[in-house]
Amino acid sequence: MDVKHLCLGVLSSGPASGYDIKKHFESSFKHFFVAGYGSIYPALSRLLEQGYVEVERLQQDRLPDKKIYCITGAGRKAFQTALENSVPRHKIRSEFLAMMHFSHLLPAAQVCDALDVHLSELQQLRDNLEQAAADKKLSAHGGDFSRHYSLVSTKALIDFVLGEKSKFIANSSPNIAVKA
Amino acid sequence: MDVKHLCLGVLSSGPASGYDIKKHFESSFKHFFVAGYGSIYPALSRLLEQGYVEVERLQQDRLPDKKIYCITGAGRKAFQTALENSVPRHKIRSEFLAMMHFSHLLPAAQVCDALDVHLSELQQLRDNLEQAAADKKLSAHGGDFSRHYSLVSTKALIDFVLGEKSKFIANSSPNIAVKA
DNA sequence: CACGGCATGTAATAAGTTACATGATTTA
DNA sequence: TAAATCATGTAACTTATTACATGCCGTG
Repeated sequence: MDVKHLCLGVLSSGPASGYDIKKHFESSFKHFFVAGYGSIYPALSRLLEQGYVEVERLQQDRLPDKKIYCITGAGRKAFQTALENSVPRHKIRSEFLAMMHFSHLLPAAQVCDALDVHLSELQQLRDNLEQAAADKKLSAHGGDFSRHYSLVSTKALIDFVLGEKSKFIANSSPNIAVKA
Repeated sequence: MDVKHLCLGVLSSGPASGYDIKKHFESSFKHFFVAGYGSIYPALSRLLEQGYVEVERLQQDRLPDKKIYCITGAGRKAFQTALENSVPRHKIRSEFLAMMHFSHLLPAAQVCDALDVHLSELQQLRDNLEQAAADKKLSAHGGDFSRHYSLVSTKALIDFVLGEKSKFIANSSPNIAVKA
């Protein structure tokens, strides 16, 4: 499962442009797979070469042409196969936790900042996931699972980080306590 | 924060061989950063070129020479700088969640399998983290944070997946219910 | 005697990130 | 008038993955 296959996945529920697909990544995949234009556009080109998608050029008034991609039969089949053969890996790469691991080498203020930054990221993710759950248009009930999965984890982590931050501030010098 | 810097991080608390460093990744970094020999050995070579580490060859009886790497002053400084300048990213790439997102295209049995596989991975991770917490030799109290962080999330996810699996089985055909 | 652990590495490939490059439209 | 959105893409770079290549030791 790479960007290419996820693009096929998006296209399996209807035609879309590269730009649309990017938006779909943002709204539905963000919590488990990140991709930018720099990986989506090349992916679509390769899918086109391989005959997994077809493209239709739409002229627009004053805006650049839109390229609408449409999945082919071969594309559907390839996606199905990829789905069936994919091993359900789940990887985390966290520079945040690396930083925390070596927090004894850092000034307390910086650790506190990192905690704050991470906390607000978690909170934003939680809000996005909750809103997505509310806008139920996305609920192909598989989408539900991945959203709830991330929500469960995110909520638990917010509580944890909040608690650790308090502890951390209590153990630090007063001038930092003031900052927070 | 990449493999190179994490190697420096390991070496900042004492000399080690590439093999040792790999073991350290397994035992302490696994839950937030994965690296194999294929990235660790080249990383050490580059660190050597850059003068951030020094190496001493140890001859061993009947075993291949051991190369003991030792961090230099410049290495410590570079690590410190990297630590101070690193942005606390936290990225998840999950083929498991991708699979679940498109679970409506898969046979129920395969979804159930993926759920089982993921669940046992989570349980294993939980056990490892709990054991690491028990063996307190690793507790440079920064290590504590990252372990607890992952533990909190993992425990919440185990509960969630357990619940979802039951629901999923209840909604599926009886022959699958038997399997599980 | 097979398997896991000890011990090092390279080479080919795949993959993704970042910055660059352009430019009109809409909204605050 | 500044910023966000729409819309496409390329090129250079960095990074990590995978498989390959070797070989001894200890344990069951």
